[in-house]
Amino acid sequence: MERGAVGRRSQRKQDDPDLGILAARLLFSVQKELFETLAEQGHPDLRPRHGAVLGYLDAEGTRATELSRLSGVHKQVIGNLIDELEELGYVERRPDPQDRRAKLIVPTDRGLEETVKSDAIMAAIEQRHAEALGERTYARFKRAFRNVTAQQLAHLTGEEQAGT
Amino acid sequence: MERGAVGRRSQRKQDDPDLGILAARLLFSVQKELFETLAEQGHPDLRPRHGAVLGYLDAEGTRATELSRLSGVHKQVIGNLIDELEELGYVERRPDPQDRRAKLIVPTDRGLEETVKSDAIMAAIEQRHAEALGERTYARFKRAFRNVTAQQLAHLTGEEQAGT
DNA sequence: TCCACTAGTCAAAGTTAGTGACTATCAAGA
DNA sequence: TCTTGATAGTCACTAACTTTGACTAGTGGA
Repeated sequence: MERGAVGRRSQRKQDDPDLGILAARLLFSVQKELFETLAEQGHPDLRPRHGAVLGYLDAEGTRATELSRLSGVHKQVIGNLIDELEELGYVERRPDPQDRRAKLIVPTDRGLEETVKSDAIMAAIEQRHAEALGERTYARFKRAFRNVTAQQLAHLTGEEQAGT
Repeated sequence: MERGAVGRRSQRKQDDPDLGILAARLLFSVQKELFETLAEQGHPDLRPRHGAVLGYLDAEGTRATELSRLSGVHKQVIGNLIDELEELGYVERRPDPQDRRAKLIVPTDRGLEETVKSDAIMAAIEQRHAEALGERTYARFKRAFRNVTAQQLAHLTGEEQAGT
């Protein structure tokens, strides 16, 4: 670590990448593995951005605005993604009996199958890491990751409110 | 955790987000904070994508292909980013004395100032998390994060080679 | 009842990433 | 020394993705 601190900046960043770099690399590589594996398992048309819908979809249906909130993606984008996924046969729009403005986005059988598979792929990825690191170390890492992420988001939200 | 396992899928994902979700949230929120802070500190035109160049740039200059390799971004995109950053006054292209095909991307004074600031902002973000989690816990988290990310990338690369 | 807010959609514009191809240059092997 | 496959960077274009503005129908609290 001290050796890295005295080298060129790019070397220092390779030896001790910051949070942003680590998060970017992890996200990119996890997404690549997930969508390549899904393609092998019969879902070749899905893209990472579809995850904003499929990643949070409940079997009983989920409102588009809820998907937008959960994923952090704009509602118009969610609408576009739902259009695509409808075309691809993963979801259907159904009226929401509790609010006549709203639609429930309901998975088709194909959509349900996909969610089961993607959850299984993610679980296998995490299990692989847990085995490599040790279950307990991995569990601690995940807990810290959740904490860091939650605090990062809270800090961002807190800042914006302070500026109001 | 067991309570979460029996709820709706979206609730389970909120209670125990997977690696992909955590990485996406952390990346997005760290980038938001970094670029908003940079804007406050006199660099309002920079975007997260510029980080593929500025995030790895050495004071003595760096080749475009090296930046592409370090950042994982296509060389043509790197070329476009360099064009933009040249226009914005952050970098210059200089011939590389060691290879007449190549160019060195060299930071201007403004570019150097930005790299110093962004490194400081990232360090402050990480210090804040270390204080919240405890220095030792944070250090362990970072080490695990580096390991998980390295192994994820190695697995992806290993897969591709196995398929060759 | 009224009105501010919300859900979802349409339309358009803006931003960013990926692919194909090319010329000059390099370096290793014959 | 010469040849050739590989590389660095750029040009040109296409594809993919995100953001902004606006609107109508519906909701719920005052």
